[in-house]
Amino acid sequence: MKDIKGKLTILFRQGYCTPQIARIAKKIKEASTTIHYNIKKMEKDQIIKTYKAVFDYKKIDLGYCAYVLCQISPDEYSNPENIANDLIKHENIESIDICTGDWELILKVRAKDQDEYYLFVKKVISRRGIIKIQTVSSLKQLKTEFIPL
Amino acid sequence: MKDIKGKLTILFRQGYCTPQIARIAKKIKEASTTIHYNIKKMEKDQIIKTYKAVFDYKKIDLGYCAYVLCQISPDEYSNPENIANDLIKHENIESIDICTGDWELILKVRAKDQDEYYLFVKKVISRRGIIKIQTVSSLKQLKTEFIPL
DNA sequence: CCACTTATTAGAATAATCTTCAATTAATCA
DNA sequence: TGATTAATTGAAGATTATTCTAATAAGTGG
Repeated sequence: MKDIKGKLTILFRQGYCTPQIARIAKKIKEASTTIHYNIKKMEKDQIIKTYKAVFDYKKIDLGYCAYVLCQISPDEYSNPENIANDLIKHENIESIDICTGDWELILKVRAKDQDEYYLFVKKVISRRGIIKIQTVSSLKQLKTEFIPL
Repeated sequence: MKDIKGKLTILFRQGYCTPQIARIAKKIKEASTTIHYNIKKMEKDQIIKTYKAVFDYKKIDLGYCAYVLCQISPDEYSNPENIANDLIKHENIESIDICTGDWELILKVRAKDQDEYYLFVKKVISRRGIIKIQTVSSLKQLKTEFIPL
């Protein structure tokens, strides 16, 4: 077995998709070259970042989902992005935001289960600069990435 | 002016994209028919929900982003999904989760600016069943939908 | 108002891609 | 083992994206 599906999920998580120009042209009744021109412009202007797949994450071993609210050390206030940039490449992390209020950093994290999430916290989150975290576990996901589940 | 870009953003928010089979086939060195077969299977099994675009949301009038932490009324504990299902179709809402802990409902919301967000809160969030909300505004988004920005 | 530049829209032709089909190989399980 | 299902593959056909050229519309500055 070649585990092609596993490879596909990795690729589709971030890209390897493309717009359906002909289908859109029919839908909004414009010439396909017009659609093409507009899309290429949006890509060039970096309005569109990428095209990607959205999964039923339960079915690709990412069934556990949690929001991680973090407080960062006052030492790091001058540049919270230092911490964020260390996290950004981590493939379990769906989103990273620097925020107002009690929690300066909010992560959305996906893992296979709570055990794998615990490993993630120990390995990734427990680092200099983060002084307190609160995990809010998702019991049921109804919508993600603008897609109802 | 036909505002084709506007129509495209609406379509691309949820779909109208498709996998790049030939490109993937080259990348992982398999026959394109094999890739095709596996993708169709993943779609049929609902492992893949859709293919969509990810935007630089600042550039499509959705620059404001906030997490909305909600407490729901004890009356609604028996079925928190009632509330969630009312919200699910709202296009400003990126994600909806029913969660553990102090906040039973977490929304991720996008709007043009704080003014538009305020209108959203008044119109959508202020409803029977939600007894307290706390907005955590994003000051800087570093990653969203698994895509570094 | 005019000349000039830039953005947008289109048709036709080409290049590339997806999709179907039939056949082969691999995996599963009684 | 043998029967059944699932996965992989190459060749052919159907569909689609892309390029090229040109026309039109919108915006800019004199």
